[in-house]
Amino acid sequence: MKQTAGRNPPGEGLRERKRRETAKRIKETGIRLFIERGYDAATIDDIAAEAGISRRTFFYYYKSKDDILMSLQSALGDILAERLREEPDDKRPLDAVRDAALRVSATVPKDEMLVLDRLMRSSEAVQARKVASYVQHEGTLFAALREKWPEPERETALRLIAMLSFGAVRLSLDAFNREGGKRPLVELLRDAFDVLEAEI
Amino acid sequence: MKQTAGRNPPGEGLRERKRRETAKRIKETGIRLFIERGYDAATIDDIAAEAGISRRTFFYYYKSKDDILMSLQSALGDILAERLREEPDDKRPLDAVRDAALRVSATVPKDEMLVLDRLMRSSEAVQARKVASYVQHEGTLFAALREKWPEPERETALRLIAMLSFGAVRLSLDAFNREGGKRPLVELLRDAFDVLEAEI
DNA sequence: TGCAAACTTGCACTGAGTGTAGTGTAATTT
DNA sequence: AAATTACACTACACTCAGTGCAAGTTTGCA
Repeated sequence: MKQTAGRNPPGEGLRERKRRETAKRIKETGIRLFIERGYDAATIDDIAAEAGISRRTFFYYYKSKDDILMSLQSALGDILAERLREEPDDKRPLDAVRDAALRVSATVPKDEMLVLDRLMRSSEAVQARKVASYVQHEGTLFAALREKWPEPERETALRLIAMLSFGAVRLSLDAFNREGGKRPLVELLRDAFDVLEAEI
Repeated sequence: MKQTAGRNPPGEGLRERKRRETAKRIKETGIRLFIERGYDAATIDDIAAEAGISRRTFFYYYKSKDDILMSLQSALGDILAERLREEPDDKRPLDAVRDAALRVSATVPKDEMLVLDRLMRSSEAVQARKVASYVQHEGTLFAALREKWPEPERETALRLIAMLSFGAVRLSLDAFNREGGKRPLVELLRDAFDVLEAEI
């Protein structure tokens, strides 16, 4: 009972812990340098050096430079889907998504969002990846909706609702960043969904 | 009358003509090689050599490798906006977009579309750019809609309609490519807009 | 202890994209 | 027609992202 249990009190191996620490350190170093010097000017050599690893090891953890930024972005769809699963089944799908989105938006750190958005705009390729990830999130959201309302005859409707509601999220995020966080995201989201209701 | 008039019967200088010819030759060579060898395997050196220009000149005409593919994609939004301008003002905006989209889709060469779609899927970065260009087209469409219905109080509604209808276009294109062009694009589009009407 | 898998690194290489400076030719000016 | 300017094109040299490979080191486990 000493071989494994004695070495990982927290839960899983020291290896796993170090791995996560290294990944996190690389990510944070990368973002810091992106902010300090700009996305293009911060080279992978710089990041690796400051994170205390070799250039080659960078690619062991992240498959590309923009992967660092995408690792932040990619969480969004999953989190929204997760919150959606917690919503009661008797709501209308669109309302469920709205409420889930509102709960997510309340926990997003404002300044971080603005900084990251500005960062992503500095590189065309990154910006493209970000927008593309929205569409992927739409797919994730659709899958979560289907899970909740699996009736086959609702499929097209759900696909549409995913598109619509993620569109509302997208428009809200864009508006939020465009006006530099002047109005809170929660408010913008509520407005967007209200317009959705009113217009359709 | 021989110095200038005698040299440009078509209208504008020989320089302009050669320029367009070269740009076209590079583009066509690029696409051919992408198809023959795959996007990644076809290097810019290859394309430049086969197009009879230097590597450096490639970048004089296109700012990146994927710019060749994007130059095809980017037309879509503009064409749709153009057709939309030809629609009568007394239609409902959504109907106007639908009819414009139907007219565009009737003129799109099927095989070319399928080939290009397959190509774009072979590179993540290109695929991301393609999806991002959809969002840009949505913006172009919105601008065209505003031009036609400039009443300020309709703005949010039009933004929504642009999102919705371009979403329908996007879903149709995806379905078309997914099923390998089995059903004609016009039909898929009509269905998508019908669903839109029925569900909202 | 010893072995296998996971982690880490250096080295060498390909390919995209940029800066620069220079050449030839079309277009303009005088 | 000659001189000037602007554009198309090129070679060369460079930076940087990303990959393949062949090591080495560390950790987990029997």
